[in-house]
Amino acid sequence: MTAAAKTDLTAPVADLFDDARVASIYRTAAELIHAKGFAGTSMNEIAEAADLTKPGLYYHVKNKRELLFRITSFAMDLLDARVVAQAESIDEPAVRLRTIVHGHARLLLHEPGALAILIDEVDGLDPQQRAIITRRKRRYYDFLRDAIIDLQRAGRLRPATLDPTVTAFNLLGMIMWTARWYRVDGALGPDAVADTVATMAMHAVLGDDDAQQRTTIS
Amino acid sequence: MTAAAKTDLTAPVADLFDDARVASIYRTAAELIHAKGFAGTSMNEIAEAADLTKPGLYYHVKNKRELLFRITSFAMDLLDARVVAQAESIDEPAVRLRTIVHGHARLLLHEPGALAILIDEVDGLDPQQRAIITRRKRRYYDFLRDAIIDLQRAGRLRPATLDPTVTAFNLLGMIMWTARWYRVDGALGPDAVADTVATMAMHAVLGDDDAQQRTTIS
DNA sequence: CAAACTTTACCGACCGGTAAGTAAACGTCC
DNA sequence: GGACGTTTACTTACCGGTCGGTAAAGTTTG
Repeated sequence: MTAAAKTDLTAPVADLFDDARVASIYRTAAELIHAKGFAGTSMNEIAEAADLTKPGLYYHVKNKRELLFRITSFAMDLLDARVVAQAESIDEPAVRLRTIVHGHARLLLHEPGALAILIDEVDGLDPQQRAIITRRKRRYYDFLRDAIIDLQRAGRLRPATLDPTVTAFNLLGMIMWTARWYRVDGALGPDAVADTVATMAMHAVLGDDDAQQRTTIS
Repeated sequence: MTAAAKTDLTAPVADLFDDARVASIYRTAAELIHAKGFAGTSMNEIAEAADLTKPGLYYHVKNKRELLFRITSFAMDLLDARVVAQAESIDEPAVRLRTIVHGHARLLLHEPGALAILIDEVDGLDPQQRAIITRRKRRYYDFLRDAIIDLQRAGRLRPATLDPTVTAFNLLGMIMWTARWYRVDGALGPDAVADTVATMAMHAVLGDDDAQQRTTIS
């Protein structure tokens, strides 16, 4: 892949916003909300963490709902730009699946607050906002599930009777869960953990000859 | 308690409390908290869902923290009584691991609110309560990880280089995540989903000959 | 001058929690 | 069996505090 920037998780995300200050506020808010939950985080706390007073914060954001919506949308943008974009052109379904799982886990482990939030916190959005996010999440989920269905059609899904829907959720579970337990000061780095997740995912879904050979090309 | 009652997930949990009314309050509260988060659920809402006024609720529970602590402790009791008790006497590590994963998933899928809460919501407890819960969670986690370590010692852990700690977390992720996506009105029943989780877990961790043969005895 | 704040003061709603009173059931003593 | 306390399971009314959010006026920076 020539586009080295695509997989560069350390690239400043602030660039995606027109305004860097607003971006840093979002980031701060995202980390707080990730740590304490949306309902458990007050606008006052967010303001203080961003070195602002509450009215100062309200100069930048319209209200709490809007703040959550923007953060969540931003997280979905990241997922599309860094995971889907990288994987969608891959024809080989096993390689595609591994790229998705690995990329998603890697993104999650490198981006503490921001992405992890879209895990939960769909409540707290108003109905229209929630509908938008739900639609985007479903699109991503279908993208993941399609890779599994392609494997099944090719007769390579190892317990061939696995339900693709449940399988997709289970893989997502491994990925998402990392956001809860992983600590940066732990024994393993984020990339090592992402590798483990991807390896286990492929073994869970393919016969293990297949799992080792076909997917380590990348 | 007879041996049969141990695995009967449909047994009334209320019996475990001396008082049935309090048990139903806990259950109602657990479902609400599971759906909306601890911070996002007010004592007023809990009271109304239990057909009480707020002071009526406070007649039964000391305060919000205590309520969460009791629910969480109860969930840990269930896990110990129904999953650990069933698996700890099994010597064969693969069978033991499958029993743990399958039993935990099954319990989670049959008990909507109550058990799912201990996933999160360790904040909202005071330090001493949190220490107690954290200790119990760690004991359970070690129990799961030990099964993986035993497999590794026997040379049967399939990608032999898997880190047992990360592996344990990843299996837990699949299990816990079911509480987020599973709906009772879906296509598959709870036992079918639990089977899928257990099957994928075993394939993720064992060579697939091993995964199919050794663990279907049960 | 305008943008990006600040400080101060405030709003109504709801939060967790409590004080005080009450209606019904229960035990018990005569 | 009727009167009398006691206990159980609540209720209405209310507390101080914090929530999300705003108004208004002043201050700093490019």
